Amino acid sequence: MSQQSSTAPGPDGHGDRQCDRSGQRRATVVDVAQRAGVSTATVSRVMNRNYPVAAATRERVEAAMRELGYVVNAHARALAGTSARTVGIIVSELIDPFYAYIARGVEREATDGDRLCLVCCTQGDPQRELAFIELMHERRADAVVLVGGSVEDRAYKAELARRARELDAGGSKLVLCGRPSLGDGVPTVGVEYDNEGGAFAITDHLITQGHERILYLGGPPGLSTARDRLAGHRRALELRGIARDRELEQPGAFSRAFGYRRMTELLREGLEFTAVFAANDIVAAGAAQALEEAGVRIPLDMSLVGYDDIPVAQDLRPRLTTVRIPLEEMGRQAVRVALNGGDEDDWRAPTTGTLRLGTHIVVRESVAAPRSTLPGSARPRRS
Amino acid sequence: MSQQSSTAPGPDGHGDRQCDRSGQRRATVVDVAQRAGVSTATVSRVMNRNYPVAAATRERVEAAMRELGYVVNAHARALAGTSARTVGIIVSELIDPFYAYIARGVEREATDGDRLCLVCCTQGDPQRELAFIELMHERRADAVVLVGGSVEDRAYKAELARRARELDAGGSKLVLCGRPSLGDGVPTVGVEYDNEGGAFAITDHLITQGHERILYLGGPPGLSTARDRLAGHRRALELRGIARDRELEQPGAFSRAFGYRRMTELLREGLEFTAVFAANDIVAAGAAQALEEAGVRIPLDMSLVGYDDIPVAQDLRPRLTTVRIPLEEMGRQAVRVALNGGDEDDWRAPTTGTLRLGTHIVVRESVAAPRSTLPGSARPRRS
DNA sequence: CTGAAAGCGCTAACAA
DNA sequence: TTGTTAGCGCTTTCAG
Repeated sequence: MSQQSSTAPGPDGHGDRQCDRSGQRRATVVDVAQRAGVSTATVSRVMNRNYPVAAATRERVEAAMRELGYVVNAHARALAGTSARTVGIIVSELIDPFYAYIARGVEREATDGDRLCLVCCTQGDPQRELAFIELMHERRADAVVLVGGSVEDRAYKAELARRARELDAGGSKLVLCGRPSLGDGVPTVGVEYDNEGGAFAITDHLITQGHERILYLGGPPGLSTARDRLAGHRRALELRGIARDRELEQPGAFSRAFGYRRMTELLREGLEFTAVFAANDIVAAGAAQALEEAGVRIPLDMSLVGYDDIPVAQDLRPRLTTVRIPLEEMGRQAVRVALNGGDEDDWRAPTTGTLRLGTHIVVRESVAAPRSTLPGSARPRRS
Repeated sequence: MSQQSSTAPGPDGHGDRQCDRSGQRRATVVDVAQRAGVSTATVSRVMNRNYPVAAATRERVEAAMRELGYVVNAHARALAGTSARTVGIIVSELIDPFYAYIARGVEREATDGDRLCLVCCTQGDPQRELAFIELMHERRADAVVLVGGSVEDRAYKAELARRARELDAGGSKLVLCGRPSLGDGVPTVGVEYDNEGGAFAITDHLITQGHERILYLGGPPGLSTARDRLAGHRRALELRGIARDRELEQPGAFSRAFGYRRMTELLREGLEFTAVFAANDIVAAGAAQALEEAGVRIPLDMSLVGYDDIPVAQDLRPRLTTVRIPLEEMGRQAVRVALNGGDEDDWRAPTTGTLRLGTHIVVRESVAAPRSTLPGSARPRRS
C-alpha cells in the first residue's frame, strides 16, 4: 500500500486535474483549446482540416498541441461518429506464406486508405474465428476479412451468417477471401481465385506430358480449398478419359509433415504412379524430401507439382512447377471490395458480390515426361 | 447522381431514430436496458461479470442482448476508462519469417491476455515507423512493439524517444524487440537476443572445423542487427588469432538476391575462402544458389552457415547450420514485459528494463572441414 | 471564421 | 442487488 490509501481523486475534489502518478494527465482537446485561447470546435477543425480556419488561429492551435504533446483519442473520435478506420483480418496462421501474402495485401490496402489493421490467428479453430469476428465487430472495424478455406459445417456456417448480418446491419462488411459464399441471403462480399481451374490446368499439364497415373496428395477433405482442387484434378482426368483410381487420391493435412510421411509410406508400399500433384507447395516440399531420401529423382523418375506458388517453390531443387495465385492482390481486393461495396450513389448495390481472380500455372523444372510407361518404373530403389 | 440530391439525414429531422438504410439502428445498452426492464448499469454489470447480479435479471438481460443482436462498442468502453485491450506491433515485412515468427508470438500472447493485435508494416521506412507509433498511440494501445534492427540515425532516435515518452506518459509502453535501447533516460522496455554471442559461436564453430578464411556476407552496415553480428564474428576471429581481412567482410542487403549476386561476383573474382558466414538464412539461401550454379559443392568444397534458423534453413540441401533465435518467445516476452512493467505494487519499478534471451547454434549439414588448407581450393571450376 | 452545446455508448461512483 | 448520474474526449450542428 502506498502512503495515501484513498483511491479517490484526492481531498481537493475534482477541481485539480494536474495531479497524477505520471505527473501529467494526458492532454485533451479542452487543454489544447484553453492553451490556444479557442474553443474545442476550432481545435477539432484544425485537426481534421475539413473546415476553414484562419491561418493565425491554426498556428496557435498547432503550437499548443505540440507543446502539450497532444495525441487525439481515436476512441473518442470513433464514438463521436466517424469510422474507426480499422480493418480486421483473420487468418489461421501468420507464418504460413499463403496467409502472410494475403495479409500483406490487406495491410497495404488498409494503410493506403488510412486505416489500421487488426490481425488475429485462429490456428485453424472455427470457434476462435467466430469469436474474433465478434471482437472486431466490437471494435467497429470497417471490414472483416476472413481468409482461406473453411470447414463445411452447417451449424458453423449458420453462426457465420449471423455474424455477417450483424456486421452488415452496423454498416461493416464480412469479406470471404478464398472461401465459398454463405448463400444468397447472407450479406457478405467475396474475393476468390479460380481454385478448381488451376487444379484442372496443372493436372492437364501433367497429362499432356504423358502422365496417366497421377497421385493426388494432401488437402484436408473437409476444407473447401482442398475440395475444389481435387475437383479440378478429377475433371481434367475425366476430360482426358483417364479412369479415376481411388488409390491415387490421398488427401490429408496441408502440411510438410504429411507430404513427407504419406509419400514415404506410398513409396514403400510400391504404389505405382509417375507424377504427384501435391495439394499445395508445402505438401510438395515434404513429398520432395521423401522422394529424395528414397533415391527417386525429380523429374527424371517422378514428376512433381504443387499449388500456391509460395517462395518454397523456388527454393526446392529442382524448382517446383506449380499454380500461381494472386495472393497479395486478393488481400488488396478484399478490402477494396468491402469498402466500395457500400457506395453512397448506388443505394441498392448488391450486398453480395464476389470478385473472382484468375490463376495460372508456372512451369519450372519439376515435370518431365514419364520415364517409361511400364508400370513400376517409379519404384524407389530398395536399399 | 441519385434522385435525391440532398445528403442531409432527411426531411423528418432527427426525432425518429428507427429509420436507417439498414432499417435498424445498432442496439445500445439503453435499448437492452429498456427491453430487459433494468438500468444500463445492470446491463454493464452482466456484461462485465464484475458485480453480483441476480440470476433472473441476468437471464433477462442476456435474452434482450441476444434478441437485439447487441454488440458492445469497444470505443465507448475504452473511452469510459477501461483499457483498449490492444497491443500494436510494427514490423518491416510480414512475409519475412523472422518478423512473422515474432509477430506470431506477440499475437498469441496478446490473445492469451484477451487483447487484440494491431499490425503495421513499415517496409523498412523509419518515417512510417514513427507514423505508426503515433497511430497506435491514438488508439491507446497498451503496448507498442517495435521489431527488428533499426537505423542508427540520431534525429530518428530522438523522435523515437519522444514517442516513447508520450506513450509512457499515457501509461503505455514502447517495446524494443531485437533492437538496442534508446538510452537510460528513455522510458522503454526491451527484449533482445544474444545477437553478438550467436555470431561469435558460429564463427568459432567454423574455426574449430579448421576454417580460417571465412567470408562474412550480407547485412546492411547501418542496421543494428547486422552490426552486432559482424562484431561477434570479428571477436571470434580475434580470439583465435586470425587476422581480419577487409576483403572477407562483404556487408550488404539482408536479401536472397544480394547473397546470390555478391557470391557469384566473388567467386568469379577468385577471392579465396573456405567458408561463408551469411548474415542471415535468406542471404545464405542466395549464396547457396550461387555456389550450386558455380559447381561448388557444400560442404565439400565450401562450408556455409546462416543466422536466424527460419524454415528455409531446413529446406536447403544440404540443410543449413545456423544460429537459432527464440523468435516466437521474443514476441511473447515483448508483450509480457510491457504489460507487467507497470505493476501497481512497485511504484518506482525501473521503467527501462531489458530482457535478454539466449541464442545457440544448430548444427546441420552445411559445414565440414576445409578440403585443403592450400589457397585456391575453393575456387569454382572455370567453364 | 469561431463558439456553445448536444450527444456518441459505456462505466463507475454513489445512493437506495 | 439495482438505479441514477456524471463524465470519458471528440465531432458536429446551429448560432453568431
